[in-house]
Amino acid sequence: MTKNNRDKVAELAGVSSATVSRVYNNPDKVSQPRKKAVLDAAKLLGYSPDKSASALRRKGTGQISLVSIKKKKRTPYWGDFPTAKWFYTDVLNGIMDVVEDSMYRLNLKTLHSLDEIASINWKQDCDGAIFYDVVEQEEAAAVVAGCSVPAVISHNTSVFTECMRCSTNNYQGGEIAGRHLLDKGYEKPAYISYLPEMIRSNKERYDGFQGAFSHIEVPQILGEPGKKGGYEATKSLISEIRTGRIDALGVVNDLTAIGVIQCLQDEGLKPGRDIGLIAYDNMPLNYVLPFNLTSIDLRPDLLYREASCMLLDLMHSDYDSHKIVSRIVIPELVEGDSV
Amino acid sequence: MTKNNRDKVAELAGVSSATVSRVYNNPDKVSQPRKKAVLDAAKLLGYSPDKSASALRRKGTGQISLVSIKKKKRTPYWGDFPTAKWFYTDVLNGIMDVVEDSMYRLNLKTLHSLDEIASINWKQDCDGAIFYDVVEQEEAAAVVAGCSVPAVISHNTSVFTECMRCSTNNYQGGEIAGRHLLDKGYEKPAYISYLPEMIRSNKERYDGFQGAFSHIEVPQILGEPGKKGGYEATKSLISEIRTGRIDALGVVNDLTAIGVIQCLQDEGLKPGRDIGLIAYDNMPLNYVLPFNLTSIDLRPDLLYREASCMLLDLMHSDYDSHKIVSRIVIPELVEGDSV
DNA sequence: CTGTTAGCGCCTTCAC
DNA sequence: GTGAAGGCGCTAACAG
Repeated sequence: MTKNNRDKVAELAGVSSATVSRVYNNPDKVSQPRKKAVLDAAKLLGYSPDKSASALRRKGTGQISLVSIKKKKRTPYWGDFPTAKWFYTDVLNGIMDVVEDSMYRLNLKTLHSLDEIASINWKQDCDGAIFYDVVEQEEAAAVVAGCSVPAVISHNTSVFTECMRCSTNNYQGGEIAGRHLLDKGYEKPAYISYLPEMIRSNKERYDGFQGAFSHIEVPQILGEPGKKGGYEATKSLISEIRTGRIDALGVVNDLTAIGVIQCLQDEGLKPGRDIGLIAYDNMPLNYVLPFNLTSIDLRPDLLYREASCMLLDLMHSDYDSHKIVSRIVIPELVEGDSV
Repeated sequence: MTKNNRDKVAELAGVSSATVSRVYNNPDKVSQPRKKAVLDAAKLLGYSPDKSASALRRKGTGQISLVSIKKKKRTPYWGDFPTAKWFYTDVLNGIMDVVEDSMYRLNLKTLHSLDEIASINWKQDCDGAIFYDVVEQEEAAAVVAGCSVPAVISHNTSVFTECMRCSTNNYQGGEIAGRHLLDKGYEKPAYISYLPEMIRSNKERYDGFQGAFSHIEVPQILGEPGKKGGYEATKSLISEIRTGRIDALGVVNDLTAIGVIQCLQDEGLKPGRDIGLIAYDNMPLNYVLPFNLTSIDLRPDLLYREASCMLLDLMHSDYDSHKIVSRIVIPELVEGDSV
């Protein structure tokens, strides 16, 4: 039997069709035995609720939007490297996992400016939204002010108190990196970063790293964003590395680490042998490098899976009475051979 | 007025609601003046048909699936490099462009084996499907046999005659690469590749490249897939490069080019200065490299935009009477400074 | 907790 | 070429 028919399920389970519906939308309001009966019948008949009909009746769109905001101001973060593309597939997988067996569907949306948030008729497009890669206060504020459907923002959003959010924890990530170096016997690290006052996550990563080395002060070398900064920062440390006054480098992200690696290479120094090296973001660079870079993975899949769950909760509850909720996903160490 | 109400539009246009509906679904069956009246009224009222209701009534799902097949057998193609991730965002953008203003919505689906194609109840999930990154005959055949909704396969599919497909043209891409070298004054190239008998696209790329150099025979150096193969192949050519008997290298893809580049670097040879170098796929490696690699971009966005259009056509027509259609998207040269 | 009932907005015969 | 009318599968009151 292939045909989706709720009434057949109801009949087989010996309940009314409304109860079948409840099992999918308000499972808490159905007694255990009936719920089981319905679920069994549904499985037997290969039934699953029709999302279009559900959306129609509910007077919603049946859609959840994943919203990306294109922003020129991001240049300082990554240079012109399209980092977002690497994450995106993981992000989608995480979201799909949970959206797939909800009554909703995923829909992808790209905004070209923050102003668009206010001018869109959200209710017409979707019943809820996840905002991708929100970093700045300004962005969070625009969402709160302009998005008229339930929304959760992700993923560098731990400090935005005024809205629902799901974040990575850059401090912990930095700490994990530092602790890993310690575990491996490194004791005199330096940290290479940029714009910590402007880019909060960079500051947090350093703070965490420093936190792991609580007994000493970790020097932070600042340069310009990206590989050029990494190269020059490393260059300035070469003599200290050679003399053993620095035995390891923490780097704020993989992209910057590329410059670090190029410099080390130019100097004939090999990560993992001559110096410990740990970076952040776990970009798929290992194939390109002559060794495997140890890095911190912020787990975009888990992050957005969590965000999706939050959103679904939010959409299910009364939206007006939204008490702000925040969830955190802890980053993970990915071991290579550079430490 | 925000509320979508077809009857209001009908009233304003002085027609029945059925006519409004026809304007969106069978525009040919409505007379010009009335059609215009409806469209004007719709614009004025901000009306657009409700996709959920439409899908419900039509007894379809209102969904178009983008299907990715996870395949372990792909290892020879890319090693363990997650190339797919790179393309995916472009692919999605291309598809979204066209799906967005259709009556359908996009839905992402991942299969873990070819067998799944036959066991899925397609009609329950979607009204049409695009199969992502189909390369092997076996895959194409599985789609034809097992997918019960209209489907188009993409993007290395030019030779699969039994189903709807939208392909890149690897031969032309190779030719473009070769011609570019010629234009720049290179005359004695070699080509670095692997498994041309197993991986059709690799063979086609070489054939095209050779085609551009019709007056000479381009030596093809074969090795193992990926950077190791690239490294070793280049190594074997070093003396010929040094003596000027080879003045340029065509490489089957960027990933392999990484090995080539590492070897050249180890030998103190600089692409663009000591030798011409052109690769394929336009992966975002430039940031990682100390120069900009000239490469061929197969334009995944255009490719899948085309595929989407084809699918929509297919879904609109009578599916049984499907005469096979095939479309081709020509790759593009992306100039760096390695040539 | 559970069943009954009234549409949600649209597409599609079927008449005209 | 056009209008009238039924019903797609579901959810949200409401009444028990």
